[in-house]
This record gives sequence, structure tokens and C-alpha cells, in this order.
Amino acid sequence: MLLTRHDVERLPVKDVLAALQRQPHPPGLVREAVELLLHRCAAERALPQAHQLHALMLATGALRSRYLSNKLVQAYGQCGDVESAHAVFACQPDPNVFSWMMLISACLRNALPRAALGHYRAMQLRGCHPDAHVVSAIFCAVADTANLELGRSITAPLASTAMLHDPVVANSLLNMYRRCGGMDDFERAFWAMPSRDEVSWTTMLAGRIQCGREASALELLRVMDQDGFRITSALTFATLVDACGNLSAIAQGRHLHDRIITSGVCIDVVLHTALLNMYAKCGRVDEARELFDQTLEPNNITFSSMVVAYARNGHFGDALKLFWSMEQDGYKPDSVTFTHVLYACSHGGFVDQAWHYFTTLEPDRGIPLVAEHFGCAVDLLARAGWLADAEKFLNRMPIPPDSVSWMSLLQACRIHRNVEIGARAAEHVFRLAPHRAGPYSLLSNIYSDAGKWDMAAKVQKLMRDRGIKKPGGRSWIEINGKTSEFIVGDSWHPDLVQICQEIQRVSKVMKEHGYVPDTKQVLHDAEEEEKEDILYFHSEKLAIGLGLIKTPPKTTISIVKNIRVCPDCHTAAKVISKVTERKIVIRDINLFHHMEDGKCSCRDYW
DNA sequence: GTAGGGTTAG
Repeated sequence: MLLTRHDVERLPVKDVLAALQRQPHPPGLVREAVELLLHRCAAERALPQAHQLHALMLATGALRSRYLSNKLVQAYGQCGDVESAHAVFACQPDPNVFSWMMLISACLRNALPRAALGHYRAMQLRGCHPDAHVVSAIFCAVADTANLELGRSITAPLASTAMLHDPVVANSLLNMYRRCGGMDDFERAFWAMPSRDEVSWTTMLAGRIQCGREASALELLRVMDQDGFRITSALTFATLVDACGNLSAIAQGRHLHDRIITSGVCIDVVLHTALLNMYAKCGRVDEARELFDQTLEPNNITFSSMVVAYARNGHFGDALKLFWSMEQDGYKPDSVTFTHVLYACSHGGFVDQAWHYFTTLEPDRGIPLVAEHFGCAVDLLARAGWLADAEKFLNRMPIPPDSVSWMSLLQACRIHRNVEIGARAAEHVFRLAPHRAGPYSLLSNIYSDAGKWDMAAKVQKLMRDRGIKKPGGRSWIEINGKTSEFIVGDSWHPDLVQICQEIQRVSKVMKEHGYVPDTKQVLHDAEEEEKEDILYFHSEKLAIGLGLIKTPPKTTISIVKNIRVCPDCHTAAKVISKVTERKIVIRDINLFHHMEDGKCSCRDYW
């Protein structure tokens, strides 16, 4: 029986194919059917049917049409068969710019950026001029390779053409610079754009967040507003929300949340979860939970977000309870979920639980163990003080331990004051993360805690000799929607005098409560009294000082720090929480410290 | 007649 157009549209792909193979059909209908079926194969990622279609096209001569041949290349690309895509392309006697585009996009879609770039060169050698579509695809290919020099060399010959004026090309170029880490080119390209649309702005925001310049990302929001730019996409808002979370800028975050609601943008699960994470990163667990409860269609990411929200904020038991309810409700935890669960276990001291999950993850759940899981296991052993076991474990891991895992051990060695293992752990971190200053400071502290001043000095000299600079301690505090930054040793602030007076006043009370400044934390060669002064100028203390004078009594003080909080500041902040009857939340590079009535949620282990 | 941009949530 002959097919009708109606059949071709309605019947399953395989039935149409079978009918076409069984008996000849009018060429017009075959052509039409082939085109439609190619489209359906591509949409359904149905590779076997694509192969059958290919055969049919050969048999019926449909493949002689360059148009249909291009469509077949496209379908193969979408079905993940680049080889077949290339084979079809190679049979074309006279490929046009579309043909090349299909081939290039097949490579891109299947993570073969180098091949895409090779075809780009080949097309030019064969005299086919790339258009804006091809060029934007090629910028994506360069972005995938993260090769900035390559990007520059490909862009240079295009600079004199009108190509870069195309808005899509310009945005792809911008994103290429971002993903290749060429942040100067990135900024320059952005400001040189003749016009910027929402994609340009979002790319810009993401770029600044990516390199830790969240504050300047939020400044862009002001520029956008001044330009009268209307944000219409949830993605743009999610990016901005992310910046607020990273800065723990709760007032700006809340303001943004209101604005999202009034903007009428559809708050999809992604944006909703971004907001949840923002509150969590601002230490507002209750508000995060509120959003979690309001989630219309939660998924495993929503659950995992809330699990880690609890865990990072010191609510380890709640994190585990939520995880159990997640499983009960039938949501399927994945590898990332278990990273959070193990984190909650190890920080909360649930050793048996942790080992249970760690050992059953692969055999019972089929979730492969990854570096993060091993890191948690190391942390677990090290926290319990089983440093030698932790070291043995690291040396016998089936995947080579990363610098983070060795750092866990090194940190544990500081807490448990183990010089020998600490020195070995530090060596590993030096090797695996040669530019990090953290391990040098930790090792030096371990030595000075043990009274080995000469060794401590040696480590510091080694650090200097290797040209490694300690990132200056920075702290942020947001007051009335404005973020103030304090940098250790360079803290200019209009209220500095008042802040220092407040710190001195409070420290008197603190000393009455038994606080002794831990001047060992000051590595300079200085008098004791001077060392105390240096401690007072640690950025987190200044930030707390500002919080004390600028916010009403009993208001929670929230600080963000760019490195780990120093042990003296940690002790001091705990005492301040007691003597001033304020909650103090410090988010450092690793975790939250919720301090209240002289105690910290981290249980003095960080 | 075919094709190109922000991977955004743990």
C-alpha cells in the first residue's frame, strides 16, 4: 500500500521506513518523507533509524540532493555519530557553507572542538567563506579548548571584517574570552560592543563572578539599570543571585529576590534553587528551608542543595534527616548528594554512618567513588585523630589523592598537633598545588605551635624563595545593603577610628572572660604588645567591629572571609558572641562558623 | 527551504 503525506507525519518512523523500502513511491513524496524522517530521527536521537534512512537515501537517489545530504549530516551529528556525519559530508561533490556548518556543529555537539577547528581551516582552504553562523560556532569550539592564544589568532583576521558586529558573533567571542580566561580581552570586547543584549550582560556577569569579582558584577546591575535595561530572563537573575550568595550579601540578595518576584519572570526550579542556595550561603538556613518547602517540583538537586545548606551551616543532624526523607520520598541521590552527606557525617562526627555510606556507595548503589568522597573519608579519619590511618589511606587510594585530600590531613595535623605527618602531608600539597599559600602557613603554624621556631621560619623562607604570596586576608560585611571590605594591613575605612575604639573596649571585657590573644598567630618578629595590635587589625576583627558599631544590639553579624579564619580570630569571635550577646556568622573559604554564646558550630575544627 | 549566542541549581 502506498503511503500518503498524512501517514508520513503520523506513523512511527520505523513503519514509514519499512513501507518506503517495500515498494517504490513517487519521488516527491520520498523527498518529503526523507526530510521529515531526518528531522524526527534527529529530535529523537534515533541512530539506527538514521542509518536506515541513509540507506534509503542512497537507494532512492535522495542523497544526491545537497540539501537532504546536509540534513543527514545534521541528523548524524545530533545522534552522536560524527564519523557517519563526516562520511556523508565527504561524499558531497560541492559542499556549501551549510554543509560545512553541519559538519562543524556535529563535531561541537560531540565534544570534538579540535576537529571542528580543523574543518574550519579546511573550508577556507577550499575557498568556502565562513559566515556569521560558522564563526560563532568556531568561537564556541575555541572556548571548548580553553586556548586563549588560538582564540586570538582566529579572531585577528576577522577584526577588519563586519563579522564581529553581528550580535551573536560578538556574544560568542565574549564568551570565548571568558572560558579561555582572557579576562582583559573579555572586558575590552564587552565595552567595545556597539550594543549589548541580555546574553552579553549575562555573559559579563558570569565572567566577573567566575574570577571572584562578584561585587563588580553587582555594580554592573546598577549600570544596566541606569541604561534602562530590562532583565527578562531567569538565567540572568540566577547569575545575579549567585553573586549575592558568594558575597553573603543578604540585603542585596533579598532585594534581588523581591525584584525577581515583581519582574514577572517565571521562577523555574533552577532560579528557585539558586535563591535557596543564596540564602544558605548567607547563613540564613531557615529562609533556605522555607524556599525548599515551597519548591513545587523538587528534584535531587533541590534536596542536595538543602542537605549541603544544613551541613555547611553546622546543622549536621538536620542534613542527614533530610537526606533520609529524600530517599524515603523516592528521590535518587547521586554522587554529588553523597559528597554532601559524607561532609555532614564527617563534620557532625557520625563516623559509623559515614563509613557505611562510603563502603556501600559503589557495591550497593552503583555510584562510583570520586575524589570528593575520598576527601571526606580522609577528613573523617583525620578528625577522629587517626592521622596515621588517614595517611595510610591516602597512600593506598585507588585514585591518586588530590591536593584537597592532603589538605584535610594537613589541617587535622594542625588541630591534633602532629608535626611529622603534617610535614609529609604538606610536601604532597606543595607538589600538587604549587601556587597555594595555605599549606605553607599551616605547616609553619604547626611548627610554631610545637615551639619549633627555626623550622617555622624555614617554611616561611621556602615560601618566599618559591615566590608564593599569601593572599591578603580579606573580610566583607554588608550593612544596610552596602558591602564594606577590609584587607589585612591595608584597612582604610571612614569609621576606622571608631572601629578600633570598639575593638579595644570589647577586648577589655573579653580579657575579663579569660580571652588571651594568641600572638603565636603573628609570624612577624615583633614585641608581644605589638603582636596584639597586629591581631586586632585582622580583617575579620575589623569587620566584626564595624558590625558592632553599625547595627542595633543583638543583631546577627555576618562576615565573609576569603581565606580560612585565623585561630585567634576564631577564639575572639566566639568570646565576642558571648560578651556582646550577638550571633556571629563567619563564612570562610571552607565552611560556616555560627557562633553563639561562646560556642561555634564547627566545634573548633576547621 | 537547512545553521549560530548565555549551561544558568547541589
